[in-house]
This record gives sequence, structure tokens and C-alpha cells, in this order.
Amino acid sequence: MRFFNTMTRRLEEFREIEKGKIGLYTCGPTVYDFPHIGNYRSYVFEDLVKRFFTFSGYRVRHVMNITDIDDKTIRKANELGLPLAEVTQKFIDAFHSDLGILNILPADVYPRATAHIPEMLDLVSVLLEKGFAYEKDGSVYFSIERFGDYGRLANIDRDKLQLGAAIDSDEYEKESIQDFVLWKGKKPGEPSWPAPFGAGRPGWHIECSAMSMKYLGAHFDIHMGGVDNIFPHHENEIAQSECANGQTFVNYWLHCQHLVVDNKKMSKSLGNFYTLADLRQRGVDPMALRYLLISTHYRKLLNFTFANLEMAGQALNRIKNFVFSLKNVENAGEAAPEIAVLIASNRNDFTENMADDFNISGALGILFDFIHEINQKMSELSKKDAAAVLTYLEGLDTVLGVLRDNDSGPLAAAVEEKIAQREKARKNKDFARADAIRSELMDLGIMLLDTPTGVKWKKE
RNA sequence: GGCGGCGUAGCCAAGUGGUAAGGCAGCGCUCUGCAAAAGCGCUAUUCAUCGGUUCAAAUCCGGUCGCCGCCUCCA
Repeated sequence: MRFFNTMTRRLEEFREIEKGKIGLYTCGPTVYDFPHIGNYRSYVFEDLVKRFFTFSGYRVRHVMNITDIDDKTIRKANELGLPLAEVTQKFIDAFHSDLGILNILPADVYPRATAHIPEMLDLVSVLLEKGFAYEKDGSVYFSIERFGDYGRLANIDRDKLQLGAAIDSDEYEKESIQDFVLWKGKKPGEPSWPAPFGAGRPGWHIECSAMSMKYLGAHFDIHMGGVDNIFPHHENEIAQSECANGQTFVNYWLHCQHLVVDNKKMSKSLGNFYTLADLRQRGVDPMALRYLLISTHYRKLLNFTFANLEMAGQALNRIKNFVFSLKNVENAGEAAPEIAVLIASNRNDFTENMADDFNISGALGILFDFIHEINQKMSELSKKDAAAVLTYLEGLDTVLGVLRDNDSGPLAAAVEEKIAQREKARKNKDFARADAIRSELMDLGIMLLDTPTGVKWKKE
């Protein structure tokens, strides 16, 4: 198993700290609005990685933070004239609901920033004691010149940091303009917590250091996020954590490239900004979206277009149709050894591709090769063979997570009844009536398939 | 200015020294009362471009063109 470590900018063989176990921290949402599909590219990729590790036999402990206190959440609460907690809860609920819709497995812990103020204060105190931080006008800042490795993750030369205009608008006083805030002194109209160095609220980066430390320890295996987090967020986390703990913070950094829409950065002003709810309103199948989001390698820009989403849906249909065919195999007979061999060899190839920097395109290619090979033998397949293939596919889908079954049981009886009526009409050559029934079911999203072994149906 | 990425068929996309995976779309066929769906088959002498290294290059080196990201809001 190897993948690209942002820290070393190289493909590295993965070595876990504790045998068979992985501590994984992924940057979660800032809950001031509904997440957009760009956010979900990251979350879905993280899910894919986690699922593949689990598939490979690791026990993954996954922590994802929820940022429920920062400039944006405060602004939103003020805009709406509602308490901060009420506003953030609404978006937290929406977030969890979206995760379910996209078949993203839940993290083990979703720590919230506001529930970890004491841990953050402790960390800030340690940084002050050790001389890596300083107080100024009620705020506490991290002094980056005290940390020699600063800029290593982002490959940034500290002296060459080009400072943007945004800095000047910051009203806080810092010794060096590049220093970042650990604790923001209280301001009117903002929530605050008491602290030894004066009431205030946490800076953005400190929560991830404090909470990852609490739930995964001072040194853990993998930290993930979007590429935009590399600098300054993750760089600052490293500075805080390593200075406080005096040891390596994280062994492997995995960053997901952004998603663009029609080759342009998503933005509300361009009208190319989509939430999951937006897409569902347009009738988009969440599993097609998931397929699209995982099917481009994580270090490449993903261009979201409705045409690409359509293609993803069709590719997914190919897999689903394959499953459908397998479920309808009825031949008696023993399991053929050649099928078992095909499965074993395909599983090996699929795993090899995924283990090579999560080469999903290669892995999916391997899966489609397999589908093709089995399809060619479909008519000779025994029920036992089909069952073995289905079990194999279920295993792969614990990694891909795109084959969620949405057959609804109560529907079945009614559909069967309609099919029987249509078959009767067909026998009597009353094709007008037969077609009317077919069309009626089609309107309900039920597709009929007249096969040599009888009529099959599936929900579109 | 600094750091980094990308350019492979109509579209999406693997492959990073040994002679172009896979998906979508298209075309042909099978099946069918007809459809639809599905399956099968076909579809890049060629990898932005120019030059170099090599027995061998999409893959390595250099130049050129084009596109894009990050540089303290950001997944």
C-alpha cells in the first residue's frame, strides 16, 4: 500500500504506527451553510480511502471535526438573528443527512469545537509556557519564527510569503504579520469563553490540534483534507501540535484536489454552485454523483458537468445491470473452478490498483473487465457461480459504496400483478393493451424486460 | 514574483522506458409481437507541439504553445 504524502511530495509505502490500526483525522465542515458538491468530493474521497483500508484489514479510527465557532458561523447567526448553537445545529443536521444520502460511512467521533474549549485552552497554555506563543491585547498568537520547520508541508519559504491585502484588515495586533492567532480576544457581539489570558474565542487552527490530540493521540497516522487546507490550516496545525508535544504530529498527509464546474471554480455569482439538495431536486441519483466523485483520481482536478454526471450514471448502470443479470441466473449445477479463479485474480488486480495511490480508474477498469468476462459466460453460469460472483461484488462495494439497493418490497406484488395482466394480453396478441400496461409501469419508474426466461422488472 | 499541476479517441479516463486499460456516446449484430433494456462485436499506426537521449519514448531530458490551482475566507 502506497500513496502520495504531501509532506514529502513523494509516493510512500504506508506503515502504520500500531500494527493493524490506523488513526485518521479528516477536516470536517464549518457549519455556517449547506455543504456544496466540492466539499463532498473531499468527504467521498476520504470515505473511499477509509473503506479501502478497512477492506484491506485495517481497523480505522476516524475523527472528523465540526467547526461550529468561527467568523462565518458568527456572521451567519447575526444575520439570522438566532443563537449560534441553533444555527450551527441546523447545518450539522443537514450535513449528517447528506452523508447518509451519499453512503458515506460515519466517523467514530465528530468532535465539535465549542465542546472542546478547555482542551484548546490547555494547548494554548502549553504553547505560551514553552515560549512558542505570546499574548497581545487579550489575544494569543503563535510565533512562526520559533518553529524552524514552518512551511515544510506547503513547501513555502517563510521569507517569500507574499502577503495579501487581507492581512491589513485584521484588527488584531501581531508581532510578525505572518503569525497566526490561537485565541482571539473578546469582541462585542461575539460569543466568548473565559480564559487565563482573557475571555475570547479560539482561533481556527487550534481546534484541530486539540481535538485530534484528544481522540487520536499526539502522534497519529493519517490526516486528510482538501488541497486548500494545506496552507495555512494544516501548516499551522503542525506548528501548534509539534511545538506543544515535541514530537511528529502526523505521518501521512493526504490531500484531495478541488472540483470545478464547467471548468470554472464554483462560486455563487457564477451560478455554478450546487448543494446536494440542488442536485436531488434536478432528479440526480446520489449514487451516480458518488460514482462521479470517486471515479476521478483524487490528485486530479475533477470537472463536474451534467454530461459527466450522466456518463457516471450510465457506467453505474452497467454494474447494476450485471448484478441484475446475476440475480436472475437459475441454472442448477456445481460451482465452476474457473469462475473462482477469475474472481480471485480479479480481486487481486483490483486491490493492487487501489493500493497504488488509490488508482480508482485502474481499479474500475479491472472491475469492468471482469463484468465483461462473466457476461460472456452468463448463459453457462450456475446459480452457485452467480452467488459467488455476487458475493465478490458485494465485497468490492464495501469499498466503492455505489450499489445501494433501493428496491422497495411492497411495490413488488402490485408490479407482479400488472405483469401477469400484460402477459395475458400478449398471449392474446392484444399488444395495444400490453403496451399500455408497460407504459403505465414505466411512468412509475418500473422497467420491464422481456427475456427468454420470462419477464423481469427493475426500478429505474 | 514564489510554489505546484495538467494537455492520451467525439466526451470522461488509466498507463510513467518494451510497443495504447476501462467507461460514456456512435455503428453493426443477437434477443423481441414491436419496442425498450441487456449482451456480443467494431471503433486511437497514436498520446499538445518541436527537438534530443535510447535497440526501444505517451512514458526520460530540453525548448515552445495552451489550460489550471495555491500563496492567511475556502473541501
